[in-house]
Amino acid sequence: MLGAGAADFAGDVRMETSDKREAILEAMLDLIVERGFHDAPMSVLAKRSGASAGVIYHYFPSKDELIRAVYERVKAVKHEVLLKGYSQDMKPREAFLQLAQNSYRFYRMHRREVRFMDQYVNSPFCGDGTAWMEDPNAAKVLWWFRPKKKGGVLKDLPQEAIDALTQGLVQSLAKADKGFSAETVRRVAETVWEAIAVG
Amino acid sequence: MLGAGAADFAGDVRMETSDKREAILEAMLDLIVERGFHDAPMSVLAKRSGASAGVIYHYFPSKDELIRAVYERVKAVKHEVLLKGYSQDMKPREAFLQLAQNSYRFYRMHRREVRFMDQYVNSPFCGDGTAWMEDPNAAKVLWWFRPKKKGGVLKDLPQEAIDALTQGLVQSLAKADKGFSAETVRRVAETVWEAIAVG
DNA sequence: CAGAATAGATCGAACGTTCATTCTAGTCGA
DNA sequence: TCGACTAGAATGAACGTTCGATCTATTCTG
Repeated sequence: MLGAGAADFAGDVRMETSDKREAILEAMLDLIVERGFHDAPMSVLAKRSGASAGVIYHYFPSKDELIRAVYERVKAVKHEVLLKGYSQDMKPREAFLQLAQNSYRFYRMHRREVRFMDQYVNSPFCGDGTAWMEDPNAAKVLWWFRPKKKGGVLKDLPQEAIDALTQGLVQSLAKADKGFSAETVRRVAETVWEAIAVG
Repeated sequence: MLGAGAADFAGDVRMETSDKREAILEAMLDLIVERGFHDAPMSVLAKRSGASAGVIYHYFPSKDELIRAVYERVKAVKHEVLLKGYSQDMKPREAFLQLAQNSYRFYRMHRREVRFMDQYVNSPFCGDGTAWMEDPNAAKVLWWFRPKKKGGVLKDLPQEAIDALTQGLVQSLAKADKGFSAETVRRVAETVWEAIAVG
């Protein structure tokens, strides 16, 4: 009958992400990266995405919501790259190095996404919640990177200082103009680890 | 006649920064920090600064130029704070610690300026030149913070890695939600120095 | 299977608003 | 009276959004 009869196509029909929707998100990401948050008009978006001005509002209730959707997409990519090759039973040192290298890879290979994020985070769109920690997976990863007296393996600096050292470091390293070899990245990460880990 | 006749006021006339001009710049900074680059209309700016819509264009040729002027102002403040108490004949370690603490102070005490900078740097206003190094003073300060084999005092990591470690670190430390005591900041800076300096 | 019906996707012109900028007329102190 | 200033109206461009029409594909009916 109906449900069973359409079995072949059922999967395709429920296709959450129509090609158009996808194209719109993609084009908006490009547009914002290229021309900035202001100066990313719907008219241009329409032209670039190959969608008409009207149909965009079929997929997204407003420009703001569209931008938020782009953000969610980018965030998903970021988290995926960051946690690649990580498992909960790694030793803290290895986890740290893995994370550092993943971070570096993300910043290097997803420049569009990074640039978008930088713009988004410093905008009134988000009320300053920088998307760290809000993800339960990320929280687990960071569990060990805390001062020893709180059960972690690091020197007894304030937790926030530890966070700044670990996160901010790789981040700014990756943002440098020049690219580094995987080996250099690893050496830098080791240097940092030596600086913050106990014994 | 004109120029000479106004002798009494000559100083004031040449006053680069009339009160009005100052008020406009100040209000624009506030406005952008509060409501973002987009959504900072001239009408609101006029109201806030106490200047009429028209006279703004007496001081600045366009909105873009006005924003650029705000940027120059902010940059000046930043450099002033950063170099406070620094002199060329300090030992590298002391210079580093001084710089770190100054950085921290700037990020903590000039939140508006920091927030504006973050927004400006990630916008098409500036073509990505992040305002470091372009200042000759800053260049001198950073002279010693280079790998040993290049005449500096730091470990033999790539120059760019060193830069990322030094600049990015204090920066992200200062951006943390919590405030730290001067002593903690110093301890963190020392930790970092231990990590990157030779011997 | 033919054909009517339905629902969703798509279009592009048009609307109403807001914005940066200009302009006019007037105020006030020197 | 002059020059710096004000309030605010006028302008034209650009913007986000809406709307009715059309087009497409699936489902229902017989």
